[in-house]
Amino acid sequence: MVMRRSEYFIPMLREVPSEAQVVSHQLMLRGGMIRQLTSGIYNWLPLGLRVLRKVENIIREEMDAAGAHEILMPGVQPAELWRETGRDEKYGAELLRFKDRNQRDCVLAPTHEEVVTDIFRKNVRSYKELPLNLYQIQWKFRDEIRPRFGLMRGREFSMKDAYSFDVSREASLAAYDKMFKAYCRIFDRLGLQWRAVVADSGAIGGNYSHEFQVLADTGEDTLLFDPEGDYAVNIEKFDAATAPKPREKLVEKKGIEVGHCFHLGTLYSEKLGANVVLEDGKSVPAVMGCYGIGVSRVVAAAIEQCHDAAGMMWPAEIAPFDVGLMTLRKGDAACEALAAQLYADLQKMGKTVLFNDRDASAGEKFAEMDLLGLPWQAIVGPKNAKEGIVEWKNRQTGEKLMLPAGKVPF
RNA sequence: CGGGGCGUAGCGCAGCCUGGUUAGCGUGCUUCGUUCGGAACGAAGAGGUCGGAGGUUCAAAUCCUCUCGCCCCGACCA
Repeated sequence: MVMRRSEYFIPMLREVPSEAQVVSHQLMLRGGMIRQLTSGIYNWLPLGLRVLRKVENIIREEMDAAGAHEILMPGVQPAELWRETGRDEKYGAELLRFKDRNQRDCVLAPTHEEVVTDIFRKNVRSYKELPLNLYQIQWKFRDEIRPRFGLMRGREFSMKDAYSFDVSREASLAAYDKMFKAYCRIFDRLGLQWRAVVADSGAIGGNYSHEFQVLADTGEDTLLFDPEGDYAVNIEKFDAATAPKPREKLVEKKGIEVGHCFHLGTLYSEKLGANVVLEDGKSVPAVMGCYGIGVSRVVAAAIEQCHDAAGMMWPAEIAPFDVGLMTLRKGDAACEALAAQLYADLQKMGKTVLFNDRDASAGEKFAEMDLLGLPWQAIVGPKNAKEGIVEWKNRQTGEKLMLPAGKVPF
């Protein structure tokens, strides 16, 4: 996949729009990745969408590998279903309600426990069909009191939500562990620094609620963790819980919550009558767990963690393109020829390339590429081009390599 | 919802207090020329219902009323 900058839709901005406060928001706006439509609601432009899709795909692969099955549930749901669980009232104004043409009460889904449990109760009868884990990647709508910080707290956001169904508490906790491990793989693959923190160890017993936090100085949550062990906790929960470690021995860092694993028990299955028949003929409510990842938030969190004064610095796995190719002198025969060759070579190698072929000054192209933050820049200058040399710059380290055409540093 | 701020060209802003020709500046955009390794230079252009409605006035971006939208702080939250 190779894309010419001149033919692509990347409406970049030189200046920071006044509406953007946080760095991820500013850079995504400046890099032409997103545009705000209205408060807390965004358009995803091609470059931003590429990152979103990459994050989705990593999640999808690991969820599939963990035995979960992808489904897709509707955003528009009957309010009736929400009355069954009592969340119609509980959710309050954050739940967007409206009526269809027949005056039926509808809601725009802020989450999908009700619907997935409805699928279960209508389609699963026997313990033989369990364990079952259904997940989707879908846009949620929560009418936040105050949306802010760009993608970090929007009203409409993409979420991967998985729901496990099991015959017993033991089986459900095993499912939880499986998801927990899948989450660890997901966040490792995303190329981000992260911690799983204990979110609540109360009523359920054991640690069966974890938040997954991407570490970033700009994060809103404060985490405490043991530098020598696995223990990590959100400072909000620290005082409430009996801590296994004294405060002084724990390190404090800021984080952005991007995932949450939660053991639900039979809360929803009982209310909605989602039962399975066991071997002995008795019927019991399914034991559930739910597992969310804020997909669109991950994109913003990655920028909050990985950026410098010049712009974004994408981890390789989720970068919108692998390479930013640029010629420093448009019209120079040697440059054009070498760039064309590179362009073809990289394509053959299966690398994705954004070719900045605009007729702009060298400085402007450097600045643009630094802002977009692709992992590698392939720089074709007039002098080096004559000798068939390409300069490779690593965006994260700043390291520069001079390599003959045909060789790539990664 | 309470408190604060802001809506003037794609983006960033001045002008408003103290009403008065064709509403400016920077940047971006278009065209031409010169440049060509860190957001080049010169020249010529295009681009505006001054958020909207009503009012005051000979005259409103500017004053008054209402209204819509966006941002920030707080409560709340993935």
